[in-house]
Amino acid sequence: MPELPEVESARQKIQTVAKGQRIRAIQTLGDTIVFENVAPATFAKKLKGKKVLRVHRHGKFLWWEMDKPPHPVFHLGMTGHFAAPGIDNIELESGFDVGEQWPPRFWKVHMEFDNGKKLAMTNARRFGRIFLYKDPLTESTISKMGFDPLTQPITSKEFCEKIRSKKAVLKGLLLNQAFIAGVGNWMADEICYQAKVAPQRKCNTLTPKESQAIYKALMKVVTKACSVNADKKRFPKSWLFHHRWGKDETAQTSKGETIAFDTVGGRTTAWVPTRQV
DNA sequence: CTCAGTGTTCAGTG
DNA sequence: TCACTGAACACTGA
Repeated sequence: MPELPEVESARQKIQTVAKGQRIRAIQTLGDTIVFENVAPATFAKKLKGKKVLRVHRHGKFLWWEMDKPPHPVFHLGMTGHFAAPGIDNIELESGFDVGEQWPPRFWKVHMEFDNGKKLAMTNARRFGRIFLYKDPLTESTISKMGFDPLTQPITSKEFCEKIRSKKAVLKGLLLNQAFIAGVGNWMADEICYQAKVAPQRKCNTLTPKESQAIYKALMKVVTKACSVNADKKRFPKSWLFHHRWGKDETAQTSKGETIAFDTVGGRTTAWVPTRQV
């Protein structure tokens, strides 16, 4: 379930397991779709014996800084996870209980470190991607991405000027990784809901007040979701998040507002017409 | 059996 | 050329 907060949570998990550790053993699955710019066997060969210095994130991308290049870059797609036995209690794709089997179902790469700890990247529906780059920051798509609201936030003023200069539909722009890195479908809906702005509004019709509300909602949703380690159960009860799944036409928010489901910006969108203008 | 889906890319349009 | 839209991608689980 990877949007910015989930990927940040994965980053911290990987660091807990692997920071400062050498890769003692590594296995890759022969998947030529998920391994985008490198053969699976080459990926394993290049990384074996290398030490993980730290793990970085920009938007939904993760890259591991090794003691020597090349460095691996991961995108989890719609269904990717990092699994670490003994560290996490995440539920992987259904049918897997933590500790039940290793490597976990749908694994693409798994490895063991010098401290004996293990880590696997899984990806059931193969929209995830694995890359290997000498210089991830300049060679990968990371270089074309917009600001990361957690690690490199821009000011409210700058955000408002930028957003109001666009003709795109609001939700479409929030999802555009070249504008903001890390916002996905549920966060975009949550931001519009909290800002009380309809997701189908054109950005160049937003008032200064509305664009400020969007900025505030963006920062709040990102920081709050990350502060609880992307654990959905700990998201505030007032969030639309808890009621948006399953396209249930009878769904209501915690305030009793009726939720509508429409396609906006090419994605299923949950919103509250009586609240969002 | 059918279809939605927490994401990205790229061809096509204006 | 630029900004933007929408279909295509892959595959599980409902």
